[in-house]
Amino acid sequence: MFKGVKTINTKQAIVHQLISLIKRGSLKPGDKLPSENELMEMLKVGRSSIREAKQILAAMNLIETRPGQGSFVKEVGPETVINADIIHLVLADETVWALHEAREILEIQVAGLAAQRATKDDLAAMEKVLQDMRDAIDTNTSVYDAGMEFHFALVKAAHNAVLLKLYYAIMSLLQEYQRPIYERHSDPETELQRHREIYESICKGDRELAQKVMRDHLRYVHSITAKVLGEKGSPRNKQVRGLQSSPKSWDGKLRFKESGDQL
Amino acid sequence: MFKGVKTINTKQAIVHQLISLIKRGSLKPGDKLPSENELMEMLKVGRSSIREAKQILAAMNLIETRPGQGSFVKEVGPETVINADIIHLVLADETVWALHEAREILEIQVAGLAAQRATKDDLAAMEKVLQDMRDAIDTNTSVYDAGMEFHFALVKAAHNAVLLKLYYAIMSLLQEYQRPIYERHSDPETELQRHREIYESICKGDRELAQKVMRDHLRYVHSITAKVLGEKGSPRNKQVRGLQSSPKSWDGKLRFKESGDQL
DNA sequence: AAATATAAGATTGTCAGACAATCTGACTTG
DNA sequence: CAAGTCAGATTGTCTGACAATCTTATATTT
Repeated sequence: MFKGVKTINTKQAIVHQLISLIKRGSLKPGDKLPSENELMEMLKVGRSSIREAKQILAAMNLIETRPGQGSFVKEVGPETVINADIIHLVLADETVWALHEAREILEIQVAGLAAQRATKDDLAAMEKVLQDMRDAIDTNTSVYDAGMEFHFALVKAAHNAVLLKLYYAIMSLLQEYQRPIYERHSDPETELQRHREIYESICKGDRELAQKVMRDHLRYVHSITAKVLGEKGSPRNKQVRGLQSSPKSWDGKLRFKESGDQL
Repeated sequence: MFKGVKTINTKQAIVHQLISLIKRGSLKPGDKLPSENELMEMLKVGRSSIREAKQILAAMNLIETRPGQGSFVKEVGPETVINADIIHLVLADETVWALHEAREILEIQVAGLAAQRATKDDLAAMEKVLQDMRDAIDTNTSVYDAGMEFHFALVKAAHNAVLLKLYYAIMSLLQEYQRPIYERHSDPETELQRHREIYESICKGDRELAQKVMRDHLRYVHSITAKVLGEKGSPRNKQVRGLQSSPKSWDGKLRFKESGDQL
């Protein structure tokens, strides 16, 4: 019946204003922000509010501030969304299955799309990555990174930028777990072979086939990590109806800030 | 050949120390941090450094600070790492079809999971939202928000925090396009009916059925928006092999900072 | 006695001024 | 021409002060 009243915070108002300036292109990557003293006069606020707002923006990876020089707008990329500093906090065993499940859902469908949409360039890129894997094996270096790039090349071939960024978010987290396990418990040759199979299914343009191959591959990957970590806390393939453990990690309310410029 | 020299920043040292306290469990979710004055004495630093460090931690979603009460450690989940507040910056120029396709991929699978995993509480929450829709219709107010909450309740029932966060990110963007169109071109009664069908399919616990119902629903939703917006740029259901438009939005490299505990 | 109003204390939010540390660029000097 | 020096700009940090907000205890009223 009653709507929430927005009581706007000074530093949050500054943050919102700067974000919207970046969003609309008034501040482009590389641009220098006004100095803190200038902003004080322009916005009629104290310096501490300016500074705290800038700390927030810096934590969001939107700006970079160099002592003695000023603050500069950074390039906004998919990695901006990921907070690398606290990834290790989140890496609890209970979350591995959640990440893997999300990956599986995305990538199986993505494989199907890629089979339908891959261009000649996309296929060439994937083939090049396979060659990199071959080289890595021959020089006896790690195959993991090349394998990672193969998956990204595949997701790119689905030609959906949203899916690409979501996939990036997931894999940034997941790879921290997988890499050490994977490098110890997998055979590079069969690894290459598996990826080549995926590649060939994409080449054929057969959606169902690509999905099936990808599903098999991800199940295999998961089986390796699961063997080491166990399946702690995973509701996968379990019937949990009737249990009342509902993670209250989010309250279900939609809160959208209107991005108008206050102040 | 030469290694970078680490020149440690006061507020960054504070941030790292607090993070490591959280990491090792000395500070558990719900705990109250010492007040700013106490921290000043404990760490022998000025209040501004304390405050700026706390702004950073708050931006990371690690703590929550309430005026007049103090700062409290928040629950750390997989979703903490993904910054939903600025994901719209990254996705700002993506087209509607890419968002909708990503949503479809996620939510169809999510519906299947929810059918398998929904608890009594989950089902009760969904039913309550349906009642809210009913009330909204009777009071002649917008049904859109309630409809949105229904979808979130459903995603919650899948019991995968990662999927929930990704879904949130997508819908934050998509609803900006959808809301105005949807409120004009949809009938509230059939809208409620559609959502009730989804709910019932979840109740039955039938994975395939839930997926089918959800697919139909999303196709319908998309048909409405597509009718108004057109299908600009959508490769959906089109064979684009042979075109060479490859979006170079990401370089495929993974970059991670190592995070040690200083101070 | 119970409900309400008031006051005190603690805590965060914001402002202001000062000085230190760092970088840039121009100027000086050998 | 190379190196050193200095001034100016900018951020980093400290200190003190007051306002705004919340909690808790106390007093007041019904």
